[in-house]
Amino acid sequence: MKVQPVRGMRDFYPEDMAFRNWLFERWRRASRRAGFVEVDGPELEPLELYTEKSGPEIAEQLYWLEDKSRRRLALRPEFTPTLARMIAARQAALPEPIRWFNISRCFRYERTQKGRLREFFQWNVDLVGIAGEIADAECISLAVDAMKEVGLGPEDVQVRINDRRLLAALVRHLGIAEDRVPQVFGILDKRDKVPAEALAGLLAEAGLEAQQRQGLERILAWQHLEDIDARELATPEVHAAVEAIHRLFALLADYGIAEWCRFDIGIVRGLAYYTGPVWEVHDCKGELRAIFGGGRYDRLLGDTGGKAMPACGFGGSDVILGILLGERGLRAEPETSTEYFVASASEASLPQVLQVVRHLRARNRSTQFDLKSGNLKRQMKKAADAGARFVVIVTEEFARSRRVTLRDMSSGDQRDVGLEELGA
RNA sequence: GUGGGCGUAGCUCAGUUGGAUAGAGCAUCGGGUUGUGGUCCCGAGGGUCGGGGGUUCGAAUCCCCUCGCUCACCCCA
Repeated sequence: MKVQPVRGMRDFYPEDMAFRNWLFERWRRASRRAGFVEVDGPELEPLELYTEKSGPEIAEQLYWLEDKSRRRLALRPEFTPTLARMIAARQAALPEPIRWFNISRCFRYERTQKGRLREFFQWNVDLVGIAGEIADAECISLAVDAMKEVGLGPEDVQVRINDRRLLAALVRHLGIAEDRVPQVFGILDKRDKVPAEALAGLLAEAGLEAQQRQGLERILAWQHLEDIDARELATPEVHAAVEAIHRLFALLADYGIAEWCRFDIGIVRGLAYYTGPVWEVHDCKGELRAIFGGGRYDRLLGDTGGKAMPACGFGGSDVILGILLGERGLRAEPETSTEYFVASASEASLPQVLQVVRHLRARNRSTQFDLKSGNLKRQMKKAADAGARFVVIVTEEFARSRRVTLRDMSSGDQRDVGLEELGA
């Protein structure tokens, strides 16, 4: 019987696993370099953890199931609610600021397509307890560091930064009704994704007054912070939001990553819990969906039953980054292979081979030998296929002399060595 | 949820207007006379042509249904 794998779930063959480990290692390295510590939680959470705050319609996109006691459980779609729960449970004892990162296996019940599977790994970074822009800058700096770590530069990827407070202020400045806001945000979000005509069409359909539409057109044309119109700046609320963005960019310059970052009024992000700066890392060609995304969510922890605490962070999945790195030929080399391959020159010397193997393994050397006991030629080929750096050839001499032949596979040089020298 | 594309060996694909035991390259395994790898040569295994039904003397090929994959839209924490 041939059993089909579950849609959107992933098999990791050795080469896939090699890439996954390579990537995770770099995420961990960058996180720790910035002083973040790793945490994790369960992959299964009560369904309500996700539906209570976001409404029941979110269940459409959740991978959920009923257990034997008819409890409704969700495979986690993201880590942040778990994080909020964990922080709330230990709040009094946690030293602030809390700097946690996590690499979680997440699930979403979605229609699969390029860069979107039902199972993925998400790197999640959160910095809790700091209200100032310095915390946002710290997170963005870490995201940039991770990009460097995997071999990408500012010509490959860019951090596009906006602020929810600016968006909110602009909406109020234009006098746009509350019920139009989702539509307006949708148009802003489409700015770089659809052609200008289509954007104009969307604007026309949005049911806005002429003045509001003109204002929005002007805003959509902003490319830099300096482009922000004096008419908008005259509003104190807008002015304050812009000042905050300036402060953030000044810090990013101090972090030495100004060339990686730019203002983008089109960054909205869907998640309702963002309250301040929001940002996404995109490939410069704009071919792929966001690689990382994050922002400030100062109300989430209080809303989740804990003490209200300022917080910001970001997340990003292995899928998009994997596609990008694959396209740029930046995929990982295979797992570091076997160091030593112990070969026997004569058929009957398995006990001697095992003696050498045990010796090397006891010295923590990655060692293998031919389990199918072929001739020496075959063993040499196996050793080469396994990527062994050295082949140890055991002859009948070994029983008497305790000496073996050590062959360096890259140079082809051979020499006789005593067993004690091996693997030292 | 809507729409497009595609299903032939583990992978990438050929397969002529429907015609005989369905092919190639790569990969895998074995061999090239019992002591040295990455090259080369020879050979083998592996496919109910996604599945079911229909048309036909005859279907990988034509028709219908179905399953799966994929891409875009929607959504996107």
